Amino acid sequence: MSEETENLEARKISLAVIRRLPRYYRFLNDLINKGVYRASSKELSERLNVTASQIRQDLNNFGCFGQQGYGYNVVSLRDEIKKILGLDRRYRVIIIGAGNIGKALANYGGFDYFDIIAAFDSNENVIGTRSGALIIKNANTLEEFLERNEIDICALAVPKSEALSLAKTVSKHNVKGIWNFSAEDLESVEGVQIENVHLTDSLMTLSYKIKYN
Amino acid sequence: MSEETENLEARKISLAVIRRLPRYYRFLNDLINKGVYRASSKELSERLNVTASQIRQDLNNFGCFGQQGYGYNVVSLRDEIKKILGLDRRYRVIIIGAGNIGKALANYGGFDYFDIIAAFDSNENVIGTRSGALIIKNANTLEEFLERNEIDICALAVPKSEALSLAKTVSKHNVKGIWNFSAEDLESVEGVQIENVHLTDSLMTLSYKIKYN
DNA sequence: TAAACAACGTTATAATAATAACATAAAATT
DNA sequence: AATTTTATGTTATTATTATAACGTTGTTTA
Repeated sequence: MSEETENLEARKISLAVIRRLPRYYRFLNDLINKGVYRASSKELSERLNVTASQIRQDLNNFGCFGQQGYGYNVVSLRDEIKKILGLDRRYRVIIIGAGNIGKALANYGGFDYFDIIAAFDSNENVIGTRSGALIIKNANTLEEFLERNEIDICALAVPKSEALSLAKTVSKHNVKGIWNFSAEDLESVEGVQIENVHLTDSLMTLSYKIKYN
Repeated sequence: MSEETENLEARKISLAVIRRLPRYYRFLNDLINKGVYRASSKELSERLNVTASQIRQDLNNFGCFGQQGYGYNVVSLRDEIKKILGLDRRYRVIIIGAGNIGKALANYGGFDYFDIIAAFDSNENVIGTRSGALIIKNANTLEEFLERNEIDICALAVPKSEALSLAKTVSKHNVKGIWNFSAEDLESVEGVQIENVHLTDSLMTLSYKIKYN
């Protein structure tokens, strides 16, 4: 076991830290595109609206990526974060549910490290139609497909009532993560990591903010 | 000023609390649909995977909705949360950017209190096409439209490069909230509330979870 | 109607997260 | 080359958040 892995297991890094990393990652990519070579935690903090202290502490959870008196090399810091987030490999993704959200995901081409391999639906009117580069497959062929193809992530964009049952189904076939857009909250299905995306929740949060702020 | 409002202003309620409310709200609606009349914080906590203590504390930020020895009346608690979230009115929403996400939002009919009034894009190939019940309007008519129609919320689904400029534009026309799907982080544009939804961020978080958990 | 119970609202405590402080080491300047 | 400056990694402190404890009040049951 590497020293790094050991550290990660020793003290569990909080999800709040992890959720900031993609933002850092995006911002560092922006800097690279602008031709910026180096940046101090103070410079980063000003543009990102977080404290320099927090940036340094977040990063030091994973290693010493900076240099005293100099700051951070933007490219190498970006690459470190990329590795931490697991973006040093590609992921095979399928979409289950080819409604509005499912189709939007299928058409969207901007997921850099995530290859969308197939999409499934149970609606006869949708099966066989094209969405982006994909022909929507019949949902009753899903399990067979999962047996023949190693899939890392399922994007679940189905009605609430079907979500849990489908999550259990895919978890049986070695799927490692579920990106859940359904209105059902999924938590800790047998060995599968879950990331819930509740669009309506964020809209309700927005209406709260509008009301009181 | 009502007593309730006074309390809200006295001690600012944390966003973490607010973000749990939509989940409570959804769950209470489920219970109502199942014909459940009453529920204790303990019962709620078991299904929601949070502590009963947290539920009681969250709710007591806004008032005393329960009754000792009895628990909470599910319907009236749901209605209180609905009010807190600002869902006791309707919101007029427009979509800016009719790409994949914008179209998905336009087609989606499930936003109970949010009426999607119009959608805009600058792409000649998209302007004039139908998306759900809407004909996509030319983005160069946006400001004129905002002057003539009172819009509460803009769903921003445009490329990163256009996001900030558009946010500033709409903020000039009395828009109260921006539901931001673009890859640009928007924070505190002049008097407008922002809710950022970064789909790729949540996907990266998922890949982190897959790597380490 | 009285006793037993349930479950709230609230206060106290513990755990976690964010910020500030600082010693050290590299870089820049004179 | 010596001095000053910069900015890290880390430790200490503060602030925030979540959990637990508990007294009180209303409900249920006998």
